[in-house]
Amino acid sequence: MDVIKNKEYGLDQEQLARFAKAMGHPARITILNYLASMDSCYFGEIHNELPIAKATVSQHLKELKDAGLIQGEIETPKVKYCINRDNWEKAQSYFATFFALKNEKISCCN
Amino acid sequence: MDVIKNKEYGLDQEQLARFAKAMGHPARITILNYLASMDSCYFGEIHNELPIAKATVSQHLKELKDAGLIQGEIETPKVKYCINRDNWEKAQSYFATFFALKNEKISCCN
DNA sequence: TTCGTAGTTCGCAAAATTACGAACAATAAT
DNA sequence: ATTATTGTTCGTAATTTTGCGAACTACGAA
Repeated sequence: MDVIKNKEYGLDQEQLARFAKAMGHPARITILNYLASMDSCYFGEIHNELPIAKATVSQHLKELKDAGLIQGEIETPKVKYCINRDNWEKAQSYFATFFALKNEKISCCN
Repeated sequence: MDVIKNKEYGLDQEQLARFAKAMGHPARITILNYLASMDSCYFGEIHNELPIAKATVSQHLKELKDAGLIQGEIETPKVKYCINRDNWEKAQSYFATFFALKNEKISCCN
């Protein structure tokens, strides 16, 4: 009776990677920083913080939204963006747990 | 006298994005998890944890090394990999600070 | 109706990422 | 000298990401 090794990635690992990937661009970090520290958060203000075209900003916002880290709401004629608090806290917890793993151990190399 | 707006990204934002990007793939999260929880950490063992070819594993390890999250040491004929503790803690602190930003505020949307 | 504002979506190009097998290097064992 | 072990590097292909301008949508105002 052989042990069958699951070669797929775990759900937690996929989820953490997803959050990390969404944060893996300086423009998106800047957006998140901005949204995390402001309450007024229209597209135009975000665009103004960044050195890139509005089409590109829109794309980055879409990726952050798809990853669940932010949410957008139409407030005609503007669009208001905010941090998605639930997922923000989820991400926070995922990262915290992840990094804490190492601290429980004595390292082999350093 | 005009205010000149710096359109570049801040160093902290670049650094955090760099860490996040390195973590932005389930295989690399799996590697980091493994290294964070084990002391014996040869290439072969890591490869064994993953559903991908060794060439690809080697590539992922290189990216993690380039991002500073791990380090490798030749122990002929094997290669021993470990978490880079200094940068690990640096990353931990960057992420913690980043996520804490939001918690200091009352959100506009949620 | 026509115009202006605020963003999104489209189409495209360039670059980066992901993945693999094959070839390679370095050493140890036969 | 040949072979086996352990990983890395090379070459390549497929996909994704990043970025832009132009076109488009939706709405309100003139």
